Amino acid sequence: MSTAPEQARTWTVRELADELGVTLRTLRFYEAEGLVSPQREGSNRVYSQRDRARLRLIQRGRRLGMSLPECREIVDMYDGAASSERRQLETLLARLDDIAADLRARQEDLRRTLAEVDDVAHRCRSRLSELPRGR
Amino acid sequence: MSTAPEQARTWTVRELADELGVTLRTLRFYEAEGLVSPQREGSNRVYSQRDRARLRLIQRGRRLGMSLPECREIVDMYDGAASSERRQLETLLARLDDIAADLRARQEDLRRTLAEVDDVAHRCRSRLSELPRGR
DNA sequence: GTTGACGCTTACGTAAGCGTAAACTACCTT
DNA sequence: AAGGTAGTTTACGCTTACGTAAGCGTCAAC
Repeated sequence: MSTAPEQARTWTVRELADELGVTLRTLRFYEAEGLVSPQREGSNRVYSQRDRARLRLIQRGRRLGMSLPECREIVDMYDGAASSERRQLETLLARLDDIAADLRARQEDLRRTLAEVDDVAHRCRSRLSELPRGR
Repeated sequence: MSTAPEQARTWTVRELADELGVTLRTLRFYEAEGLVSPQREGSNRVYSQRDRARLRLIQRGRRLGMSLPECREIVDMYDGAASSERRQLETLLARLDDIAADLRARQEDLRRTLAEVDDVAHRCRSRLSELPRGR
């Protein structure tokens, strides 16, 4: 069921840029860097749902401090996982393990940083409670 | 007890650079940017335990994708929390809340990313188990 | 007395990730 | 036909976080 045409939704550069909160320059730059490959309608870019999904993943990667090449590697993996070549799947799995390990290390860093920030805040409050009058 | 001289340990640029796995250039650059302020012995830099601790915090910040100004703000807070000015403590507390919120958002991003990476890995293994023979 | 090892400063070079014109096309609208 | 809106490409500019010399001082070793 549902191999129907379905006329999937598409976006123009501007629509997608507005929705994602980035500039046109950014989307075009990402394309030049091979992070997305929107279709063309004449010379105009037409973004698909898949393009949009990739861009959201890229944005999350960027928020996590990843470089564009790193982001590309990660989003490309979603496609690579559908491969039917044993060798390719195996190398992909190895990379995935590396990446997962890296992410877990980051989680630790984050956990500690957050704990310390909370701790500093706590010490702040202590100091404040020891300063009863307006000075 | 222990207000003794104690001759606290110090480091040269090279020692600290080697230990932290960065170049001399990096340490000097951080100083120029006001992230650390090592003592001088003549013209030579002498890093204290406090400098070293700050640098480790900065490194962690960098691993989390923070800019140098952001890193500086965070390490400076450890000092600021000892202030005795009510106004200063209050603004600091506000900033700390913002930062903590940001860190928690990052934790969410990370959690999701990790979940997805694990999921892709899982799909990889499924595909592999469906390819019995060497192709 | 010169050769290292270590330190310093000044300064230009570079890669990443866009910002910001400039100059042009295509399609409506007035 | 003139203007407005939306798209395009090419290209130079800018910031961040260092890399990479170049040129100089200092002290111990040979």
